[in-house]
Amino acid sequence: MEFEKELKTHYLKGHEKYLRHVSVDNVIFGFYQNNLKVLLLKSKSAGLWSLSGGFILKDEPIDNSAQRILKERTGLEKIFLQQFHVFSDPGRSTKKVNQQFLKNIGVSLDKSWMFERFITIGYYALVNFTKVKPAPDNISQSCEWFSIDNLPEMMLDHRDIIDEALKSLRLQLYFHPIGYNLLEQKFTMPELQKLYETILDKKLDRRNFQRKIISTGIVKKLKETKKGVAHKAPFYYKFDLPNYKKALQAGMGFEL
Amino acid sequence: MEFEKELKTHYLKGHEKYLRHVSVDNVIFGFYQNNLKVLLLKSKSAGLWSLSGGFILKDEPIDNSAQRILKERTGLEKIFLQQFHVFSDPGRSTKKVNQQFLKNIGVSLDKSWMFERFITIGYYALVNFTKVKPAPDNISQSCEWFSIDNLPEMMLDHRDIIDEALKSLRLQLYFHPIGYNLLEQKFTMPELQKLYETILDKKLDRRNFQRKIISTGIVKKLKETKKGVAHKAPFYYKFDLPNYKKALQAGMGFEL
DNA sequence: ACTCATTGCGTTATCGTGACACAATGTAAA
DNA sequence: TTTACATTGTGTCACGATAACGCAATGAGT
Repeated sequence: MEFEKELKTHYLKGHEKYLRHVSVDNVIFGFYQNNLKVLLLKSKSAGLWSLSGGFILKDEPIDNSAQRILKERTGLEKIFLQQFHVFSDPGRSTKKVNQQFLKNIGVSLDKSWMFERFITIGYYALVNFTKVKPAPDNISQSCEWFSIDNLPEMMLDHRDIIDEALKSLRLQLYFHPIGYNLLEQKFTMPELQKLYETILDKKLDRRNFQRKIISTGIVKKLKETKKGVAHKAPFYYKFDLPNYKKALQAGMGFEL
Repeated sequence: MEFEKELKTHYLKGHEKYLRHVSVDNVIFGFYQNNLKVLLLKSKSAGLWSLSGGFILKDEPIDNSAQRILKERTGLEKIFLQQFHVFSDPGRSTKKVNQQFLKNIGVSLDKSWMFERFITIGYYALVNFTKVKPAPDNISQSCEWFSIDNLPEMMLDHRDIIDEALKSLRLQLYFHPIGYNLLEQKFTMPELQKLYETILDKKLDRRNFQRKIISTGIVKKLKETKKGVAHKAPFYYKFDLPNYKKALQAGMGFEL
């Protein structure tokens, strides 16, 4: 079987291609139907879910590794990707886990760089849910979105990594604009507000929210209104990219 | 010579003890005479200065590695130490740099784990300047404090690492109290203000600063005033540890 | 006794924020 | 066609935080 051969090569020869002991894990956030989602993979052998992760090529900056892995799973490029924490607990990946995995697949090995300790560098990404084409990697049977408040059982410490990512994202929110990658080009103010409310997990006042967002100058109001909605039609907005990027750099002294 | 033998062992056998490809670098901040200082080491061979760094034992969490290294250089334990960024540029450490170093020392080697690529995890520490006993490691001839605005020429990308650490520290300042490790137990309000001004690199209004700090509840005013100063004697304060720690956890919605 | 830099304590104007009112709009039910 | 109703657009107002600044008190040096 093709897959088993590939896997065996990875276990036996991977260290010639990748850096030992170090991996990257991406927490990929999307926003759909007023829910914050995370893209997860289901392992072919164990029934558990995991983050989209991978290894670092011997001559590759880690930011590129994260981008490369993100592209493989989602097809997306040039996405905002933020390094947020290194997870290094010596018990986080064990020889036992790997050997159980191999046993389930039907491969037997004694020695491998994959049995050694790994530390992993956590990144989070903010992507447009509708533009993602989820693609499982070769050790996974499926690749799906999960709502942040309804996560399945996960491998290793991946649940902790998601929790940390969310914490960092919330902190980021106070200083930097958000939404450019998460929403469509044109969006309504209620949609933007729902995004903030979902991430922060609290209600915000409609009118005050609008006033503050507009005062930052990161959005431009369009003449067009959203069609086909019940009740009053909200105006569309789009991001003012120059101001948005300025706010990314400088921060935007904000309080929601 | 004892030192050369030790070094050779490190280059030849170090990978049996430490994780390959990964190191830790500490940016150690202190505060003295109204100056923000960084503790640096001078290499025995090259005349260049570097951060206090080291490697990760095979079974050691990286936070512990950073603490261990900090203790070796300063004698201090249980210090606030914050992981802030991973530096991974493939060109940041090169075989050439290592071989030049060995050549200057008078050791010749062809193969070593030290010639491989390293990524480094940056930590910053806030320590009490007067309590530090700077101790060079065995590849360094000296260990000294430098003012942040008067740094010497540095090895590799260590200058970038300091710059990033300072950025993170400034960000931290908006959410968390600071000073407990940096100042003496008893301190005056002007001293605390100078600390903030130095880190943020901007002037603050004396009276407004005092009001805000007191309103957070992290300090307690003492009856005692500072003696032997020209002009009016300022009161001493000390940190209210329960409130201080609470503010460390919860943040303290702050604006200076 | 006088000078003067520095500190403690206080005042005022302004702005950002939270809380809320009301009219406008467009779909769906009557 | 009319009415009901949820939702949006715009505006107001009170409150608290903040910035800017005044003034008296202190204590070493002259």
